[in-house]
Amino acid sequence: MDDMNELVAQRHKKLAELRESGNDPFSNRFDPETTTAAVREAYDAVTKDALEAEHRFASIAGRIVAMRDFGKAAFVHIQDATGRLQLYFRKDLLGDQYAQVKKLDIGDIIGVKGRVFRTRTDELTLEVNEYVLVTKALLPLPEKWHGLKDVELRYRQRYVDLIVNPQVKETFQKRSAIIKAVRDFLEAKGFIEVETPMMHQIPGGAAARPFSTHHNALDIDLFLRIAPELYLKRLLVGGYDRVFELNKNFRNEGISIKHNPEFTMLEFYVAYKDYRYLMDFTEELFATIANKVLGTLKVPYGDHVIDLTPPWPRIPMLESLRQKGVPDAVMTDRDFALKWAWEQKLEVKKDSSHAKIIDEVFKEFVEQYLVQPTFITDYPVELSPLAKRKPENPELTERFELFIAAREIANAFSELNDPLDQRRRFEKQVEAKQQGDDEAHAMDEDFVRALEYGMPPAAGEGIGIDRLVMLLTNSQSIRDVILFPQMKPEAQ
RNA sequence: GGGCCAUUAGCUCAGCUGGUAGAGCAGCUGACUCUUAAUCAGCGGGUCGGAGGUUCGAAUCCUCCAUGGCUCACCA
Repeated sequence: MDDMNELVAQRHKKLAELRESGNDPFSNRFDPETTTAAVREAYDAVTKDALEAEHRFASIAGRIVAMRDFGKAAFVHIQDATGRLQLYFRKDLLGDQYAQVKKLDIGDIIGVKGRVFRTRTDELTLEVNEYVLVTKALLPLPEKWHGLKDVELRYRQRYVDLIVNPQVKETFQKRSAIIKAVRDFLEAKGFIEVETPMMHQIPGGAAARPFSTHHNALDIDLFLRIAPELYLKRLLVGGYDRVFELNKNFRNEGISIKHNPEFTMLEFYVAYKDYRYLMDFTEELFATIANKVLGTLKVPYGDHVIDLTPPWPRIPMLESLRQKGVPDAVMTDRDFALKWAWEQKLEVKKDSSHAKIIDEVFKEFVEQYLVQPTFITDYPVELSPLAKRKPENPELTERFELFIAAREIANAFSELNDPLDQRRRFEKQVEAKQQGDDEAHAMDEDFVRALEYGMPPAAGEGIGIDRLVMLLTNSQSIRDVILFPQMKPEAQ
C-alpha cells in the first residue's frame, strides 16, 4: 500500500495526533464483559420503561460500522463477532471526552461502557459513559449500502468481506457447524479420527494429477496427496474397524466454480460392511447434519428445493442411461457406443475404452438431471480400480456415487481386498499411464503387501465437504465456502 | 489451456455514434442532543487496469499484456 490517498493520509494524521496526545491508538486496555448478542438477548423482552427504571449497564467492544453525528450527540453502530448494537454518545455525559468522539472513524474498534436503554424508535441502545479507542483503522471500509461486491476483492481481502457482508460470516459459521456435526455423527457411530500423510511418495487413491515437491535432506520427490484412501485402508489391515479422516486433498487441475486446488474431503471406512450399508448410512448422515445445522431436510438451492428426506432413489448406472433413452447397444457394444456418442456430438476420443465412453454418455445424458439426491450404483470395473467386483457381474463394481444438485457429492464402494486382483488392476493402470493417461494410478507395492496380510471386507466412502457446505449454504461457487480460495498473484 | 464478458474516485456505479470525467456513499469544514440510507450548506478527491497504435483529438476504436467472472476441456 504505497499509494497514500487523501482518505488514508487523513487517518494517518489522526493516528499521529492520538499518539502525540498520549493516547495509544492500538491499546490493549479493554476487556469487554459481554457481547452485542448477549445484551440483545438479555434485554430484548424488557420494555423501554422497565429499562429506564432499572439502570442496567454493560461493556462491549466492536468495530464502528455506522456513524450519525449531531454535533452534541452521536449515534454509532458497532459490530462484534456476534452482531451489531447501537451506541449513543452525548456531550453532557462525556464532557471533555466528547471532543475525541468526533475523531473516530468508521472502521475503528472501540470499547464502551454504558447504560442500556431504548430510543424513541424502541431500538436497544447503549448510552456511553466511557469509551476507549482500542484499534485505529487506517483504511476506509467499503460503502454502507452496497458493501463490497467486487468478487476479486472479496476473495483477495476476505477480512474486509467478512466485516461488511454478514451473510459471508454466516456461511463460514455454518461450515464450522457442518464439520462439527459430521465429526459428532461419526464419533457416535464408533469411528476414530486419524491423520495420515499429506506428503506421499506414491500419489494414490484417486485419478488425478498431483502437485509435486522435493524433500531436500532425503533428496526425494514427494507429492501432495490426492486422497488418503490407501493409508486409511492400511489402517483397516492394522485392525481399526471404523476410521475416518477429514482434511485437505490437493489436485493439480483446473480451477472452476466446483474445483479449488486444495479442498476438504471426508473419507471413512467400515469393516464388515458393504456399499449397501453405506447408502443407508449416507442418508442418515446427511439428514442428521441438515437437521442439526438448518433444522430442516428441505434445503433451498438455487432455483430448487432439495429434499434430503430418506430414502433416496438407487439406480444402477446402466439403468439410468436406459431411462434417458440411451440404446441398449451402447451398454454392450463398444464400437456402437463410440459411433453413437459421436452422433450425439460428444467429445469422445477414438481410442477411448468402452467404460470411458459410457462415462461420457452418463455425464451428458444423466448427471445434469440428478437434482434431488440420487445414488447411481454399479459402475464399470474399469472406472473403479479400487472397488470390489459384483459377484453376479464381475465387469461391474459394488460402488455408488451420490448426486445432489447435478453434482457428485459422495463416492463409495465395497473395498477391493483381494491382493491379486488389486495388483492386476494397478498393472492395468500402469499400462494406461505408460500410454499417456497421466491421471492413472501408479503401482503401490506396499499397499498390495498390506492387502496380502489380509484386509477385512469393508466399505469406504469419500464426501466432498466443500460441496456439502455449498449445498447447505446455498452457495453457487466453491470459492464462497473456502475462506481463502486460490488466486493468481495480485497485479502490481 | 480455448471462447465470451468485465476492469472509470476508498466503495457502488453512470459516461450515447470519439470532442478532453460524473453521481451516491465514504472523507473534509460548518450547523444540529432520539438518529438509523439522519438532514442542511460548502469543499476536496481520478496515471479511466497496463503498454502500444489509429486520430487534430481516445475512458470510448484497434493490438498486445495483466487480473477477475462465466463457460468448455480435466476432475471432486
